[in-house]
Amino acid sequence: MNVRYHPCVPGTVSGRKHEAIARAALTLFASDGYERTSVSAIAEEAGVSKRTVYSHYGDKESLFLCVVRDTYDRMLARIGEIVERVPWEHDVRVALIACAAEITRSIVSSPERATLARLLIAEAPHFPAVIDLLHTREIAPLIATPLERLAATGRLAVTDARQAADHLSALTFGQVSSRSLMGTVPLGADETARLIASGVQVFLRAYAPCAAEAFVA
Amino acid sequence: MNVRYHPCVPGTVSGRKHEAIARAALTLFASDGYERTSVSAIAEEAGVSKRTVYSHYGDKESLFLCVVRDTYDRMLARIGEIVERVPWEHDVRVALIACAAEITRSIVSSPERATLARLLIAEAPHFPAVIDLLHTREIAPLIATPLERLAATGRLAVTDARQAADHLSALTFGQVSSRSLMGTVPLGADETARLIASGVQVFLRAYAPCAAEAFVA
DNA sequence: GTCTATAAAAAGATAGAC
DNA sequence: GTCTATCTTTTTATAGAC
Repeated sequence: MNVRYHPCVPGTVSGRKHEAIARAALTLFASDGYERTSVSAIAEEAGVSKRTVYSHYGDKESLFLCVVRDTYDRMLARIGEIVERVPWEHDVRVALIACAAEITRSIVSSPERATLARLLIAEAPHFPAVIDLLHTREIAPLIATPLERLAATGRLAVTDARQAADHLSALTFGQVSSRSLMGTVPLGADETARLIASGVQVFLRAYAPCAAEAFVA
Repeated sequence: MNVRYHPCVPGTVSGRKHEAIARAALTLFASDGYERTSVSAIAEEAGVSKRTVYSHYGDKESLFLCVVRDTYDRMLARIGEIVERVPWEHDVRVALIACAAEITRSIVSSPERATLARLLIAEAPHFPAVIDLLHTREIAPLIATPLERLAATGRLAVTDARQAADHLSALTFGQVSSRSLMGTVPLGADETARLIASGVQVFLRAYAPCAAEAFVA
């Protein structure tokens, strides 16, 4: 089921087609869903024959899992980079807003990733491998790490960093996801910023060591 | 597209079949998704012929929208009842936890509603009518009403009730939805309770008029 | 490796008898 | 109103030439 029939060797003709198929598949899966996307359409979009798709990926299910896993891993890596680059030593509020806003923007800006989450949720019940993917590679721990450091230096009153990360996620991406119906209805940049700022505000009121600081408008 | 071919008259044979078809359709749509569910399967599950399904609902799309709308409206009505019955005059924390827990339980307990949200999200991009449905009949305002009353009596420091409702939703249902992958992976009752309690805790730390009160364990 | 052509199954929707 | 039987289209997947 999950055998990669042709390894992707970049530079070769075969390698280019391998990638073209993956790109086409991601685009179509994301916009139409798994069942609505036919292998013929993927082949056409990629500029190859249907037979070539099967040669490279075995069957439709393997192609889907392969594409989804790769995209998800790239997204996690991107989030990791963003978290690293946030200026945590500056103002906590500014850092949290920057972190949440950048992650949200990086997801929304890329049409592939924008609908990836929705696609994963939609198809998870039918692909146990997707459930594994989502459970073994979570986003929250990536955010828990800097929160833990902020707690260690006394800048946040956090005891359970993982739980605090869940709360921050819910208040920022959670709000944006919910309002945009998981990316179905695009939100304006200003509304996105407002939602994130209000979520961080609540988070700080709950977790700031000095209550007075949190009430600065 | 959205013509109801045979009005549902309860009691008659036709009425019973009408409902049986709707029940079967909801069950199958919820567990398999729209595309994976065939009209033949719905007819079999309902104990009628395929032709009868088309006589009653016109086509598959109309059947889907009809069933989804009815279920969603029932869910909203149920949430309205729950909000009404919460003892808001008692302890605020207890009331908020009871409200969030009851709503969550009422959704999880019913297999139909458990996957309804997931189904709506999954199919929304392909059915504009579903987007309308979700945008015109929101859940947050139902929760904003009691929060507004609590603010009026000085028991919560809420200025924007709608926004506070969004925050409370994100911190309670939002956390549960996220953790369970929108209901794909069932959560234990204890973990659900823990998530909700922690969410309400954060909400109260941010919105309780007396900060000291919020820090009671 | 990549193509054209095709097999085999299943889908949504309808015709027409009763 | 409800059924059986059928039409038409589309799907995944494969056979076989080059």
